[in-house]
Amino acid sequence: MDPKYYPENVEQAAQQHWLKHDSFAVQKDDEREKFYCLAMFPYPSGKLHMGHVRNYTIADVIARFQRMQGKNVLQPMGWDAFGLPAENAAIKNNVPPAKWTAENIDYMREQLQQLGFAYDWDREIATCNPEYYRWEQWFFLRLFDKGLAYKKQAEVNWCETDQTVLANEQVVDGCCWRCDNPVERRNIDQWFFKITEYAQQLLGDLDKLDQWPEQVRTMQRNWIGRSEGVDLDFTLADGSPLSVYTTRPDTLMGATYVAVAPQHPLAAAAAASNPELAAFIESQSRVKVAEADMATMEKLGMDTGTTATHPLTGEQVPVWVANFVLMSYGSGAVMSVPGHDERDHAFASKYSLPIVQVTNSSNAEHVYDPTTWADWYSSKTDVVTINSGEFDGLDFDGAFNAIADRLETQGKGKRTVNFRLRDWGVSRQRYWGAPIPIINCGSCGAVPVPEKDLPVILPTDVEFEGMGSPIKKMPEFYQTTCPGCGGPATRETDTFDTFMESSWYYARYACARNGEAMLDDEANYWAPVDQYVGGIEHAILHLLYARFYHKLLRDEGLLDSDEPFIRLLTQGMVLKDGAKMSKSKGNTVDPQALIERYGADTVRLFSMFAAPPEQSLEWSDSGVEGANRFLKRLWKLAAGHLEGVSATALDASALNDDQKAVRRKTHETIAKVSDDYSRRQTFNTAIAAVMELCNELGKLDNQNPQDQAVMAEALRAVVLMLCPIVPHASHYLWPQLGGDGEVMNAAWPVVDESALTRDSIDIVVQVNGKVRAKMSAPADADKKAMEVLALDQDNVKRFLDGVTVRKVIVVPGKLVNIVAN
RNA sequence: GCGGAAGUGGCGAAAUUGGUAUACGCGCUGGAUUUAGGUUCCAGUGCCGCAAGGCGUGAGAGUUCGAGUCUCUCCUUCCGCACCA
Repeated sequence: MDPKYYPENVEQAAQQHWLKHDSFAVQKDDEREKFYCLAMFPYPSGKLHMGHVRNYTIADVIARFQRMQGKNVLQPMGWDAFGLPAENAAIKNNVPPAKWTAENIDYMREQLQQLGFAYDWDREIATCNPEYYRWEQWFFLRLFDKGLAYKKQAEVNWCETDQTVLANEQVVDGCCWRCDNPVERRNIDQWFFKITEYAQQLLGDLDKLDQWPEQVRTMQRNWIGRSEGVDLDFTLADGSPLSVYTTRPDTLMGATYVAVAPQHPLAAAAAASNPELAAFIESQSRVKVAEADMATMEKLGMDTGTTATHPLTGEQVPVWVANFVLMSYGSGAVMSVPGHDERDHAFASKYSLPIVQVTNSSNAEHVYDPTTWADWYSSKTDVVTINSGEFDGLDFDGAFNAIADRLETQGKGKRTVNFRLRDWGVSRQRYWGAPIPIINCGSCGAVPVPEKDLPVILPTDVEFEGMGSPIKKMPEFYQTTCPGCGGPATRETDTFDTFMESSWYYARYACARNGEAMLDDEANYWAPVDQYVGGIEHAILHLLYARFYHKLLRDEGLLDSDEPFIRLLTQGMVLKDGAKMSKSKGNTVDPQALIERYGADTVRLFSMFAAPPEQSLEWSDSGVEGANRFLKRLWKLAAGHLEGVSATALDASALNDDQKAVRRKTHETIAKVSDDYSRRQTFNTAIAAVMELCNELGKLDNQNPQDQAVMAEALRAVVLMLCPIVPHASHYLWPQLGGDGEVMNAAWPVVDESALTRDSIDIVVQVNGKVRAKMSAPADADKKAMEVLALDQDNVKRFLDGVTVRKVIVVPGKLVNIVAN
């Protein structure tokens, strides 16, 4: 073979071979274990960025590794093709979103092929294709029938100037990103999915996901936010109830006022006769709909002038409007206990509202001072109620139950489990998405499009100007007749949230060409996904919606599993100069240029070597150079070995010490690399271990037949171990080194335990925890023998001079620590 | 603000179960090869110190024979927050 490495030749030959043999197409096979490996599909934004390369390399490495474990591996690819950037590009470049998207897909598909990913392209899907979204529309109608999809008013960011709804990312400092005019909140009719009905399942089933990163499960738990509390009623002057939810009924006796959201009906009622309050509420409508913005703005409030009756004391407490109360959580009103809630305390201090202490610490050092906040004020443990009349002297649970019981007895409250999770709003007032299959009729209301009329196809031949969705101005699209009464009616012109498409695509890949049904038996064969790989930024929304959708599909009888993704790997971001690579920062690296210069294998190798997959990856041009250098060295090593090779079988009993050492290193490396690939998924350390082995091999004499036999075994193991990462180079080297068949179908190397044995091991000797000597001890030395050997080391003796040995700690196989003073 | 994570040489990182801190790679220094540049190969490379030795994993405390790893407090950076995908 040529000792020089020409990646372009090697890679083209391998890719053509795979293409010709349709190497990655898979079918249902009951003889073998299935393995479904999936990376989050890309938004076709134009061309691949390094984040894509990293994502898809990680997944491809896992897929190819599993293939070498003998499994029937499915790895599909497709396009999350609907979304806002296509509309922006349409305005900017005057090109219809459909055309722009299709061109991007074609270019990016070509790039993925150049990277040598083992995809079954026969299953490719693009979500903007009616053959895909028709099933989403169909499923929406099933949910509509079940009452799981419903319509209600919800707030959006509205730009009056552009007469359009803005996404949160399109609102910059409270203003429209295009025209810079202030944005206001507006209530409009929107479709929702009752994800809250599945809140408990979504929470409970997290316990089954033991192969998900713990932090993702924690984030989802917190997002769902289950809490146990009490719904209780204050009473308004007209006798009507003002309902609040609290998780701290134990502090009810300390509630000195009630705060309602600016959007609360009570606030609007009070504002009718109070222009100042009306102005305050109006000013609060300028904050964008994002929770982060609401939480970080200055906490402001205003008295409504009305009061409410406390359910237990009967006292009148003022009702305030507060901008930090969320209309979307609970009832949009909260009881305020400034004595024991930090935010209420700050608010009460600011507006001179009364602060009453109702629990006291058992810690004598804790002194309550209403003028300053201390963390123990909100403690649920080691506190006892005071100033609470008949409820005095109780701990948290005691007070919770006594007060909850009293409220329930009097019909003024009820124990309630509440979730922070809100229903999923699926309507978008945008063009480039799947049309919502509903017809609005003046007399029948919202009527589903009959199944026979699906799909409702999104017109793609449109003029795009940016002022709202083009289909909202297309009578030929929206004018229709009501399927119920036959009268004139209009189609829904809103489209679905793009999370809709990405919530079930993993299942559709399994039966991508089925024109008769959304999912079928093949979907049930492949689902759930065994390994899912994607960015940590999807830890909550996408993954929660997909879990929800999976349960909806299950309950519709389309799938028989509870969860969509068995094992999850959340990959870190690709950074350059410490910041996320992005066009706006101008610090992007184009993978295309790297592929052309170094070849796909070098790019893949660097992506996997530079950092463990879950961590962020710092880009380094010289690091890419280093990865390329390693492949060149490997090439030279293999070529050098082949020059002197003579066909000799390895005779393990005939090896000299050097040969034994190399062979031990080979098998130690196989053991480590196998563990790194499967259990740890730390491909960087797997590569480091292979590099270390190659460094050793470079030092081995290649003179006698047993040298060559040891070397041949090691090089074949190296190529097998690197195959998932650098499949093209491995594809070429494997037959050169005498391997049978194609390396990607070869069996993963097996550790020969007998090669791992050693006669002696290196032991560290410490005196008082500091290393003072290193010694060689027989592998089977017992604790006493190790202690005797350690105490006999010259440098150890030196440090023990004049002191007394108090204790000797022996860790077999590792170290001896002598404690002396 | 709330929720989640991370912080180790000049740089990317390793140390998997509390047991030799810095494997592997980059960079740098010196040398060899080369007409030269590049490539390739060899040696060295945490800091202080002539050495013995001492110091060293964001800061500070604690537990332990022993802490990068466990506990607490603090600082910094990053991710998500429901209409970006």
